[in-house]
Amino acid sequence: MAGSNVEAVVNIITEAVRNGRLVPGTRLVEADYTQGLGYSRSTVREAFQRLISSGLLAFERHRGVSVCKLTRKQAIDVYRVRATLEGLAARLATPAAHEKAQQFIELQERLDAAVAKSDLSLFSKLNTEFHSMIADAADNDYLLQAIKRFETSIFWLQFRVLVGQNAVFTTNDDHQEIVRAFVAGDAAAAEAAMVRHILKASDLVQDLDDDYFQSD
Amino acid sequence: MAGSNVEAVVNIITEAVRNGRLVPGTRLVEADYTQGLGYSRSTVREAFQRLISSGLLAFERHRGVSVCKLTRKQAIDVYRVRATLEGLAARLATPAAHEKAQQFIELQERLDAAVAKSDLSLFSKLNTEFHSMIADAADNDYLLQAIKRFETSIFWLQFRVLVGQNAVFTTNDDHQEIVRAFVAGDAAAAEAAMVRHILKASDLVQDLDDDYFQSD
DNA sequence: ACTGACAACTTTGTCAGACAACATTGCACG
DNA sequence: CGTGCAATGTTGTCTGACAAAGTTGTCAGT
Repeated sequence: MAGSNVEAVVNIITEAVRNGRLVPGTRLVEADYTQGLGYSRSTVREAFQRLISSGLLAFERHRGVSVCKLTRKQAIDVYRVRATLEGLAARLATPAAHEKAQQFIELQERLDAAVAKSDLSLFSKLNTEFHSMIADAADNDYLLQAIKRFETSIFWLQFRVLVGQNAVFTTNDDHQEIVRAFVAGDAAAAEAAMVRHILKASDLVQDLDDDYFQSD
Repeated sequence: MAGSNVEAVVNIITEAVRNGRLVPGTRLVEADYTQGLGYSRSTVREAFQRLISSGLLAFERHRGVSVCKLTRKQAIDVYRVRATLEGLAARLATPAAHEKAQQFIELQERLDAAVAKSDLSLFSKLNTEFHSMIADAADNDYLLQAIKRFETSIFWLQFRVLVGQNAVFTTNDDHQEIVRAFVAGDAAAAEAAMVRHILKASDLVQDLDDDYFQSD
C-alpha cells in the first residue's frame, strides 16, 4: 500500500469489478468517487485514465467511463487469446512446477475440498490462485501482466459460468490433467491441457444469456 | 483526430517513442510538456497515466515517468510472448489471408524493393505493415491490442537490430515462408513460421550492446 | 581532496475552484 | 404524439495553490 492515491483508487475499482460489486456496463460518475472515496477529481480522473488503457473501463467522450462490457464475439476473442497465453505459461512453468509439484497437488486437494463443500466463492478464489501460481512459475513478467489483464476483463463471465452450471467438476478434472503433466515434467502436455481447459470454459461462456453481453 | 486533448498528447508521445525521438530511459518532466505542447498539467498528467498502464512509460513515485527501458531478460520475455501472440494471429489469419493472398504478395514485393534500395526506414515501415496486416486479418480485437502493446515496447530494439546487421535478408526470407503458408492455406505452417521468425529476431536482440538495456 | 550534513531548488502529488462543451431529461408547444 | 427547447448534470480542460519528496549545491571538518 506504499503507492500513491491514484493507485489506491485503481485498486479499489479493480477489486470492485472483480468481486462483482461493479457489474459490466455500469457507468462510473466522477462525483460518486470523489465524494465516496474522499479523493479529489484529479486523482479519480487519473485513476480512470489508467483503467481505460488497461482495458477494464470503456471510455466515451463526454459520457465518461463505464465498466467494459464485452459482446459475445469479444468474449470469445478474449478467451482465444487467453487460452494461448495461459498455454504458454503452462509450458514455460513446467520445469519450475515439476520441482515444486507438491504445492500444486496440495492446491488441487483444496480445490477438491471446496467442490465437496459446494463452496463456490472459495472455489473461485482457489481457481484464480491455481492459474496465477502457474503464471508466476513461468517467470515472465509480461506474460503475467497480459494474463492478468485479460483475466480481469472476463472474471465476471467466468464467475457466471461457475454459478448454475456444474462446470466445477470438469474444471477440476482439467486441473488434474495439468498437474499430472507437471509431475511428469511434460511441458507440451501441460500446454495442451491448459489450452483445452480454457477453450472448454470459452464454450460455456458462449452459451450464457444475452444479458451478460453487450448487444452488438 | 476527433479525440480529446489527452488522446492527442498520448499520440504525440507514442509517436515520439516509436520514431526514436524519445529514447528508452528518458525522463519526461511534466513542465516540458505543458509548456512545449501548450496543454495544462491535468491533461499532460492524464496522458501520462494512460501511457503508464499501457506499458510505454515507467513510473516511480515522486520521480515521475520515463520511457520504459527493458532489461535484457525483460526484452527476451516480451519476445516470447510476442512470438506466441503473432503466431496465433498468423494461424487465425490464414483463412482470410488465403483469400486475399495477392495483397500479401504485393506487400512482399515492396519489401523486397526496399531491401534492394537499402531503404531501412521504408523497410521498417513496411515490415510493421506486414505484421499489422496479419493481425488485422486475424479479426480479433484483443489479440490486435496485445500485439500492438508489446510491439511498441520493443520497437526501439527492433529498429536497432535492423540497423547495422543484415537482418533484413533473413527477415525477408521469413516473410516469404509465411506468405507461402497463406497461399497454401496452411494455418499450422503459418503459425510455426511466424513463431520461428520472431524468435529469430529475439536472438538478434539478445546480442545487442548493453547500452540498449536497463542494467539489472 | 573527500565526506557528511544541511540548505536551496526542482519536481511531483494532491487539492480546490472555475467555466465551457456536450449529453440527458423533461416540459411545453404545435 | 412527436418535436424542439430549456434546465440540469457530467465531463473536459485550465489555473493556482501548497505539501512532500527528490536533487543539487555549499560548506565545515577531518
